[in-house]
Amino acid sequence: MEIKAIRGFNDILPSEIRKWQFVERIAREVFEGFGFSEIRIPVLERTELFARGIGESTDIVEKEMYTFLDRSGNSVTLRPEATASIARAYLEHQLYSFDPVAKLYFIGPMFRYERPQKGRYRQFYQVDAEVFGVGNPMVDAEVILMLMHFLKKVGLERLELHLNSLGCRACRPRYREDLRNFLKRKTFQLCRDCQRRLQMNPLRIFDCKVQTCQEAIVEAPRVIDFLCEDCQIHFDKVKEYLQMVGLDYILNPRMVRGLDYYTRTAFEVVSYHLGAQNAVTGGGRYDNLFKEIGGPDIPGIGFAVGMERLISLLPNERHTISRPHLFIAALSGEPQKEAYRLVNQFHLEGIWAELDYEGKSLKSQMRRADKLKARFTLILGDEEMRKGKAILRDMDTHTQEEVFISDLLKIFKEKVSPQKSTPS
RNA sequence: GUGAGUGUAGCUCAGCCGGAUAGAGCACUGGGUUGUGGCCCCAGUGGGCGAGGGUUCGAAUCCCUUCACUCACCCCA
Repeated sequence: MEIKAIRGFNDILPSEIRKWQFVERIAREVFEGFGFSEIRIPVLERTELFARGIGESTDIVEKEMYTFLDRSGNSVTLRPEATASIARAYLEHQLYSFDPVAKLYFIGPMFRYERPQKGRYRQFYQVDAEVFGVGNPMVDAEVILMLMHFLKKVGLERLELHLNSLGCRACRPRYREDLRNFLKRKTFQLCRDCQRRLQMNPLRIFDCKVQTCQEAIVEAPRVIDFLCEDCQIHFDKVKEYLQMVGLDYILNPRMVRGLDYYTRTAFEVVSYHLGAQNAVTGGGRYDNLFKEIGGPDIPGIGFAVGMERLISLLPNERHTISRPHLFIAALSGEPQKEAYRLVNQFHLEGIWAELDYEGKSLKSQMRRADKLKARFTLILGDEEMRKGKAILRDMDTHTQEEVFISDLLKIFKEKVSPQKSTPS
């Protein structure tokens, strides 16, 4: 009891692991169906990768990273997100030389030093997918379709897909200035945080929950009115393709992103059952990332799904209770040894059998067999054993019969249907 | 980093305008059936009230400090 897990770092217990395995399985099936390949990236990267990729002045880099010096004195960081690492791997291994278009996905833990709250932990898992090498808006819609399909397959409904365009290097600065000028005239209306944001990153004011700030921005200029011609065309196409693949979305000109590398298409899927951290997933296009980390000019788009958030939305049923095929209740001495021999023999055949190790009373063993929800219980007593037999009790039907111990394995191989054993 | 709330048995929680050995339900163990489960009945194990300090004749109950958890802000998946 003395040593506890580190704050914000959680155990995933056997009782909830089925949900995780389920979501991971669906992710793999859906993504691979869309032509994505899994990639696995290291937990630790050079700090520089994130500083340059995500942006020096972002909150993540400024105050949320687990950064430290390793024993050689290099500054290293536990990955706070996957995109930069995946892009790094793509460049480092020249994956573009095989095919300039790369569709990659990744599932694993990320680390951010934030104050934990509902749906936000210091170690948290993301399901991440990225497409590198295509700037065409078709891919934007394709990626969003895959995302929504995945969420649907996993069983989530009533989600809102929010869509926006953040513009590019050519048009966003112009918008920023315009927004700043607009809000400067309303400075007195803004909360202290927003007055600070006005200087740092005026777009963030859209996220503020203070009433007066909300009022101040009601008539604020919108990004989508400032898009340059290329961005406008791109955005129109994205919407057109989304419609073509049959996806509904909510145009949300106020949705902004916290990572510097995002350009143009930005999207988020929110649920109102999540509390304050209501984004199940977020993503977008990032046509500047590769240049930032020292690569060629390669466009990219992707998303990250928050596993904990997603799982908290999952319906509670669905988890199949796993139950032992057999519980072996032995009475004493010789039967106990026989039980031990049998249990291990069963295990080698992939049949889940349990027994009591403590030499408890039959009643107590039966209770445990019941608690474990064993399908059958084998009662090994001296009398039957002398005849080479034992009592096999069907716990569901409450019936029992004497069987030859030598026949047991055969009996159970028949009883254990193929689906019940581990599915491949 | 800021704010609010909470911290009593393995779990959920009661007790908290101070007062004599700290309670309930569930769980666990044993028994009621010298060899048989789920219901029921009986009995039992288990905490000294997050930690430290203070006030008091006396503190789980009041005060201070600290830690942890939760939610919210910030930000994000």
